[in-house]
Amino acid sequence: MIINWGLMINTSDFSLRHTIESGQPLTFYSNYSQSNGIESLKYVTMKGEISLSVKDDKISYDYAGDYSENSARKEILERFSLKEDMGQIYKGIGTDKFMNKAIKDFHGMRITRNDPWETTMCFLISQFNNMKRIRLIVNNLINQFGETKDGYKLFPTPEAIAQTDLRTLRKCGTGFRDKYLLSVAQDFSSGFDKNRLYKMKYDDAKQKLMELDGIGDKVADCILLFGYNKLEAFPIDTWVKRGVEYVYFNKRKKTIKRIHEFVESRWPTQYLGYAQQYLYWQCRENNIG
DNA sequence: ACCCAGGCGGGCG
DNA sequence: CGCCCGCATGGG
Repeated sequence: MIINWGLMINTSDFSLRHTIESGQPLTFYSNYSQSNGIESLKYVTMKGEISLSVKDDKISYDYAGDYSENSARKEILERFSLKEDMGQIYKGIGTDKFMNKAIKDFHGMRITRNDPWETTMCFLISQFNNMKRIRLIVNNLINQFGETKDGYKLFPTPEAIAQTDLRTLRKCGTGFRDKYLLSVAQDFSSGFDKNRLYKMKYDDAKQKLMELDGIGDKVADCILLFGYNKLEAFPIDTWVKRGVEYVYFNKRKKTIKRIHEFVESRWPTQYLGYAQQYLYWQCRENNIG
């Protein structure tokens, strides 16, 4: 990877590793590596390709495709939510010993901002699945349906997925999710206006998403959090559910609805997504719940 | 071989 | 509403 050390962004409270590993869209389709204290990442967007390396509180970056120095810089600042004040967020979600340990263990983990369509595909695939296989399937789809540009593959468009058939999707390893991918791709390529949801309130946008086939409570919250940056979304998967029951309800079983009510009363609405991400990753990494 | 994985839709009481 | 079931498939 060629890194232009002339282009530099100063940052703080940012861990590329924790951000990339913690089950966000970039977990599934980016290239992360590290060697002697320098972390590197390469990822493809709809405009081109971004490379960055992080050492201490400095990010160096390079770009290809339709980027300039400035637009690439903006992309990175935006993608990794680098303008968020983590101190403020930690103050809001660090309400107890469990959360404070998660904040300490994964300090600098950010919520990334991703394209809604790409986020939707990733989390449709995520259901009843594991990280490694989600990554496998997403990359199969990119290789099968992604347009080639300047030597790298773009994420498939809604049209590219909508025009294929269940059998071809199934060959990418999608399993029973093939019908969801096809149906939602057809929606996104005609009728469903993905940009409208940016302006909608959280509840309304969630309801809109859940009208689509294969999108339920959890997947909708993931799309809203990682795709629309609606930080009031709190996705509840098996880890989060068991984790909350274990930590806050003395291991007693609760319904998803009850857990939503609980977390909404415990953490600031505008930081629920961050609370979830730290709780989720702490439970996953330490096998809690 | 067996078990599990960032859930969802459908059917039932 | 809550509960239960089946579901494709690669990796441990």
